Amino acid sequence: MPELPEVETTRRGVAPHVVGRHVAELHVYDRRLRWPVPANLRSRLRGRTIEAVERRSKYLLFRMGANTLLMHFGMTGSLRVYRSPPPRRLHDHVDLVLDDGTTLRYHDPRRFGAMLWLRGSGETHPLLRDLGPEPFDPAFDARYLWRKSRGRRAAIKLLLMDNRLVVGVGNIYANESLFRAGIRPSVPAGRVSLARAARLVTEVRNVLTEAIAKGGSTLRDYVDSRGEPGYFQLEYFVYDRAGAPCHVCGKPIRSTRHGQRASYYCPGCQT
DNA sequence: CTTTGCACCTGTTGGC
DNA sequence: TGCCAACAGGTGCAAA
Repeated sequence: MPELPEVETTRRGVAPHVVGRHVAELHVYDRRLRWPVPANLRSRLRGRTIEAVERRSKYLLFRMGANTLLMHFGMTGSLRVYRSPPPRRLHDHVDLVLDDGTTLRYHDPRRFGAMLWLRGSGETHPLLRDLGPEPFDPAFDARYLWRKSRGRRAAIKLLLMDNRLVVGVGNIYANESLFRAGIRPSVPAGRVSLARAARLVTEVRNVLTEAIAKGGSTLRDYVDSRGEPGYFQLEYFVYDRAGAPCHVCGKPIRSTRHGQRASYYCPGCQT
């Protein structure tokens, strides 16, 4: 479920093992990801130094000289660090081997992820160009959210998940943020008041901060760079809790759908 | 422009 | 037990 907290947890786990190291080898066992892994990626990467590992939205960005290796984990991807890698398992698609033998292994059963080589910082690449602010960027504040939502009839939850407005908030954390803010996911965005927009911004940040502290959420596939699951799923108020009693008021959590995605809310706590 | 629905692909679950 | 449909965390794209 790599949303922002899972990608950030992976980034923090990977960075200390790779920053300052050179790429010794790249093995691509299956290039059929969301877009094919570029055929020349091996020759591009070999010998380069990884200067930094950054995150933008749900993308992991390995800075190498003037250029950037972009990774995305789709819905089921993960990236593990091995001092010496065990035998490959099903759906292990790429190994990036460093000069000290450390191996980054990319695993993605559903292959919705991506691995691309970007010119420069990649800012102008179509995948990154139109992204909205990071949730922790001061630019993402109540007035911004309020202004952007004026005149929009779509459900507030859909706006929250629109990465042109704000990045990193996927289905799980959208549901949880809206619960904490006391806002039903179905509320038309244009009818969210400035005060409630402020509450929502605060709760998006709170949820993401807490999730990062718990190592993200593991529903099925996600593991961090050491192979450890996250634990934030134990803290959910509404996600995947249809019919179960609200932890705050006891009413049964309801489920519905917005844009083909499952939504959950408490009829007592959210208006 | 906004909004909607589908597509990518594999794996798991629940109903019959 | 076996089969099949529905669904799963993301997001780009076409179409309305």
